[in-house]
Amino acid sequence: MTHDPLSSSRLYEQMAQRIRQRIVDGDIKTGHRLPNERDLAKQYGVSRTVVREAIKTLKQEGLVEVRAGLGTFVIDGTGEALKQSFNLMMSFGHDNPLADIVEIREILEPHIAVIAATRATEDDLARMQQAVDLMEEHIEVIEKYTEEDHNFHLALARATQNAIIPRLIASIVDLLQELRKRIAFVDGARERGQGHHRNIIAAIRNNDPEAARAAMQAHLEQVRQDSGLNVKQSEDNSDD
Amino acid sequence: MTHDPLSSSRLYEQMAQRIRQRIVDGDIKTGHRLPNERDLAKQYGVSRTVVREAIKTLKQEGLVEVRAGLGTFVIDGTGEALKQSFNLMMSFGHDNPLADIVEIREILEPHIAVIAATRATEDDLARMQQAVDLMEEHIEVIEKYTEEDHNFHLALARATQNAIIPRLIASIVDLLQELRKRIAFVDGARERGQGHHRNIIAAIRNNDPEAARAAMQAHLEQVRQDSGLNVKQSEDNSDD
DNA sequence: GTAATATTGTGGTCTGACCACCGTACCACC
DNA sequence: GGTGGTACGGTGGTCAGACCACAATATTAC
Repeated sequence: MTHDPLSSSRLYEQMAQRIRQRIVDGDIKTGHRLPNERDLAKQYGVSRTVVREAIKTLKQEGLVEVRAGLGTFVIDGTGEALKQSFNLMMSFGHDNPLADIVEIREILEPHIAVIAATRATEDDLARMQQAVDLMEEHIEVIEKYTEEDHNFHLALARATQNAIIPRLIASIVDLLQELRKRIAFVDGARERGQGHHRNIIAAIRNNDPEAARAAMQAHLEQVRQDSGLNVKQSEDNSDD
Repeated sequence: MTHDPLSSSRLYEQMAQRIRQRIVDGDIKTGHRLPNERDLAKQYGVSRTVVREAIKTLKQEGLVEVRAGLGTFVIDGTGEALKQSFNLMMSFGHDNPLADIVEIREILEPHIAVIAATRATEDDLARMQQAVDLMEEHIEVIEKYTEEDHNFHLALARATQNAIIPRLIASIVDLLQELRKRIAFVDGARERGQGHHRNIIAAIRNNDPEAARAAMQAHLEQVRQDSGLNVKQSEDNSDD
């Protein structure tokens, strides 16, 4: 139904499109530098203004990196751009995004654990283990602890071998940062969390998807309790 | 470890950040118009160039829509932006995002069905039913059929009463459009799909989460088969 | 009343200047 | 020889003010 009608008459969009094409087609490869803005303007017969606005677009898309004094370079930042997109989408205009985000997390993470249990590599396990070890080491240093908590969930997401999931999780966890800090102050929460983390790793190491799912669910359930959120839907709860 | 060195001295980035904040915070609401570029420049004490480049950024993020001759308006295009991000990532010759996206869908949708079964309102059910009815009516008109298929999944997502999920699903399902069209040509696929759609609605109407999950899983399984994708993980397959 | 036409306000583009930053080449000094 | 400072050239960043293109609205002509 919706067509892009013609080329929108905006020069900077056409310009962006043409450069984008050159990048996607591999005409200009990752790491290489674009001609400088003045030259580009001449080449395409437009003003530097147009070139600059086109480049802003590409920058936002994660296709180029602009470095003052050096030039504009082609990069593969599309993944990072995707993550930012997730972030924005989730933080845009709701009154209470927290509950919605938590819910999405509770959908994703148990299943992530399941998948990880069938696909995690030794490296993945090592990354998870390292995060847990560091949490243990700094269990009194809340800032460090929460940082490694983040890393743990990221490593788990990465173990799915799905490139998109880690970015999604990164955004989600990012937005839950305050929540996580709040939880970290609850008495005994960190110790309980560590127990769950270990259970999750163990289940994944044993390639036991169902155990991994259960461990993750238990973990999230505990998070809910410690954070004082209510359970919206009918779900069974287990004790911890 | 990685430090953001100071705030990037680039004015247009600071500018974008400030406006973005105002939008996300709801200071300027969806549909409303931003001050014109000349005024913004005055207000922030910068040149119009800076303002324009900042707006380009926001536009790319899906936060504003720029209409020549009219002004710049706040919109919620973050979902659309996300979709574009996916698209670019795919064009950039990444791994195989399509498979990754399908996998995410297969994580989300069954659980969405579960939640919908506990929270769907009459309106939600009506929307789903209408989509299915229209699919039935236009079962020979592939374009119309796939459009309503999309609407069905959207209505289902909406029934979760979670504001983020529909946007996420919209982005994902949109990307699968070609896939969906390919499937629509498979003999009998549409009829089989309709059967599943009805099962899903029935389960939700009965507030039966497990039946909803099962129906959705069956649906997605069929989609996989009709689309000729391989099942990455250990799953059984049935004949049709 | 309706249709053609001016007005107004907005984003789009242009020009050309100058500023700020970065790497390098060069030079002076140790 | 090496170390540090300094000047230079190239690049993106910002500025100012002008004019163009477009859309809605007000005005005018019929």
